[in-house]
Amino acid sequence: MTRQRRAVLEAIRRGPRSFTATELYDRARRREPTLGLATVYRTIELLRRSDAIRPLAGSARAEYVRCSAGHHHHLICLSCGSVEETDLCAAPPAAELRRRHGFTPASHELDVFGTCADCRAA
Amino acid sequence: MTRQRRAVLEAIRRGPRSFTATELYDRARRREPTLGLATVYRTIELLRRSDAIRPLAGSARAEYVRCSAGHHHHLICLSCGSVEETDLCAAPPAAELRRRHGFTPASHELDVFGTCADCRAA
DNA sequence: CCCCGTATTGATAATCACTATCAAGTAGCT
DNA sequence: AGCTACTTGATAGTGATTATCAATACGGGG
Repeated sequence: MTRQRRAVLEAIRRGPRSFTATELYDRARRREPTLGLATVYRTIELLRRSDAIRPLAGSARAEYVRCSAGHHHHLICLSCGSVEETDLCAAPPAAELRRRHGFTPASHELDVFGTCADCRAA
Repeated sequence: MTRQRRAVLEAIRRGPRSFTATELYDRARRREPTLGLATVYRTIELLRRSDAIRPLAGSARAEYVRCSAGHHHHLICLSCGSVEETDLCAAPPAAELRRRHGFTPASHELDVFGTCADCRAA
């Protein structure tokens, strides 16, 4: 655990739930001005492997989402881009996938797009 | 509808369900040798907007999937990378999302990862 | 069938995001 | 403090995508 990694982790923890590598670099550099971009990418890779962050599907640019532990899905606001977690989960039952497609599911990813509470209020 | 676009559409129709921009370029150029790479990207963008293709989540981001009309989801084989469509659909009910998160769903995307019939047989 | 305004094209350069490289620095154990 | 292995930062390199712009093709009206 180095100074640099701490700075990146801190930037993720304090910032918005979703972010790009470059945003992270800019933010973490405020506390750790000598931080290199390569280190940010290396740290992102480490976190991705440990499921602490997840690449955000559907977005055009390479974006990541800070994730809490455990199975969950994402609610993505089409209006403001915010990402919220939900533990509500739905997936086709394994038996049905097997029967209809001969497919054996191992995991799934579900993203729901819509309007968040804040944007609806506004 | 130009010669070039026809060539790209044909390349998508005849090829495997999932493809990258460069693969498409190579394939379409066999019928239309003067085709430019920029045109391929432009055509991809048009098709994406009309929901004829969809960027493939989970992959390293440069891949697209040919999609048939209508609501469906994707079964992605972790072993061979093939993509199959299914009309089996599951998503958290709108009422529950509203109640628990104040979130109004508009659409969703579900990808199931696992092992396809062929790979299981082998 | 030809003309013409408009949309499309291809080549090239420019811009990104990301990865590889490598010498120098640091963490963490002893 | 000393040692070793891992980490870092700067830079260059790679590959994908986008911007630019003059030349070209499309297709409706005459």
